[in-house]
Amino acid sequence: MSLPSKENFSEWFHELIQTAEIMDVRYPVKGLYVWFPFGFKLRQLVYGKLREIMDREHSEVYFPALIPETELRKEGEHIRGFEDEVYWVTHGGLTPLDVKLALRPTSETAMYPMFKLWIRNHADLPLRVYQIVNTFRYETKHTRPLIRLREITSFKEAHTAHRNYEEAEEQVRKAIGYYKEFYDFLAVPYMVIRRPDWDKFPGAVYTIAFDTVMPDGRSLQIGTVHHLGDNFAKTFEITYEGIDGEHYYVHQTCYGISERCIASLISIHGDDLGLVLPFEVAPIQIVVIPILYKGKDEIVLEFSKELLEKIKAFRFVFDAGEDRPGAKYYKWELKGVPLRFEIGPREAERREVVVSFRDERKKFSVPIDEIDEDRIRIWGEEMRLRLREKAVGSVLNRLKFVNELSELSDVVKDYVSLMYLCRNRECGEEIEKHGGKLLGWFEEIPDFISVGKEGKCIVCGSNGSLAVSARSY
RNA sequence: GGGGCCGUGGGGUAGCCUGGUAUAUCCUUUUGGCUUUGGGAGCCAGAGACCCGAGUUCAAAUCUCGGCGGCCCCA
Repeated sequence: MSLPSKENFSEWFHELIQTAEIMDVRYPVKGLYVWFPFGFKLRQLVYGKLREIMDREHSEVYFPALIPETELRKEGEHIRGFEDEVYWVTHGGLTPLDVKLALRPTSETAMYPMFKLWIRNHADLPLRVYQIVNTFRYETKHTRPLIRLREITSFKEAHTAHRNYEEAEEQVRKAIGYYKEFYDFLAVPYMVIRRPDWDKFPGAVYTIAFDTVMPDGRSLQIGTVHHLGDNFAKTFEITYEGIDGEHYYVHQTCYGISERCIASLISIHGDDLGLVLPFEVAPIQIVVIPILYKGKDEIVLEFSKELLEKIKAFRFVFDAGEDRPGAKYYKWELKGVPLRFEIGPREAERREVVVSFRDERKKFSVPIDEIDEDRIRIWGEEMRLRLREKAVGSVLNRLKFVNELSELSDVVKDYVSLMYLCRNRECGEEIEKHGGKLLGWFEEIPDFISVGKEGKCIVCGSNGSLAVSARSY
């Protein structure tokens, strides 16, 4: 009944998402998984925050999951990027379709023909919408729950249209800000990285990605922001009438986050005993465990009621089940419950509560009169800060700066590698010959990295800036 | 893209190589009962499995082929 150690990250992750009831991996199609109720609750809480952020400036919409082949193929580069992983609907019943329908791998080509109809003049801009939908990709390699899926169930994709390149670029900055806020909320450390030109989103002018570092030293892309320029506008003829009466192409952006955000949340904070969840997104925030002795349970249950009244604003469980207290501790620790209260005859006597935080697992006593909603929220926020600090620590343990090209092959096996690199493709390809993938160059240096942004290219010696290479998921 | 390994109750496994024992092993889980409760309790009685299909054979969990699914290594 115990998990593999987190040292064996891959096994640990696989076991944990099942035993903690995040996902059921037994669905009989490769790459498709089932959300358990507990996992789905976590998803709802995490995406609730994402929605809150998006709703400030975007309108939520819903576009169809099926895209006609004729639209999907319009943008040459775009389709080349996805061609070999599109699922096709070819029949209606027994009748072959005249125009095949693609299950959306992403929604640009579903949305933009409509944008053409929606956008008439400059007053219609900026247009900002988002949707949270499933998308499909026929992955042939190693699929994994939450990380590499054939059906991404929780793709939050935002699409915007603007009057010109600069205004679209301003939106890119904002999107980066939104995603930073989101991941800070989850206490997940991230790196904001500009992808190499040859590895950007198909059809984009440039791509900026959020990457995090997993416990095994591999990187995970947990968000992307693309400046599309007027590439798609030209393809889909999305124009607006300016104040001068002329027609201009819009400039667009799109940016997305998938359930990989949940994978990062679980992987980065979890420990050998199971999930560790920030207070705000924990499906169960508080568990109250009564210690019931024969003959003394009356007083304990009475006192518990008093406590439950104080915490009713939160998502809590009162576990008066038959298990022994120790078994209950393990059970709720597995589920990542941030805050645990224990009440036995001793506490009832002294009007105290034994408190334990999931991340620290120490116990201490607090008079019941000192427990109220504010106190609990402060504890929750303090815990988030501790989680963030600990997470940064484990990320730093898996980052290494590389001075010599000869060291890279070794380092990249176990670490996300930092080095100075120029922007020439030849130098980038040289890096990838040593294993790992060139993620790109820091768009901004995170506060936890104390290396300067500029330096001499590790390959050719010309001017370069801080770049990242890693084995990526 | 290339190569290898594997599939037995809800989960983890023994049995398979060398086909046949009488009710398919053990742990966990689960149901009922008794007893217990401050870090994974104990006892008693139950429940629950050979991935799917075809083939070989008197006989298949076991051998062969195909499908589906999972894992690992290399590019």
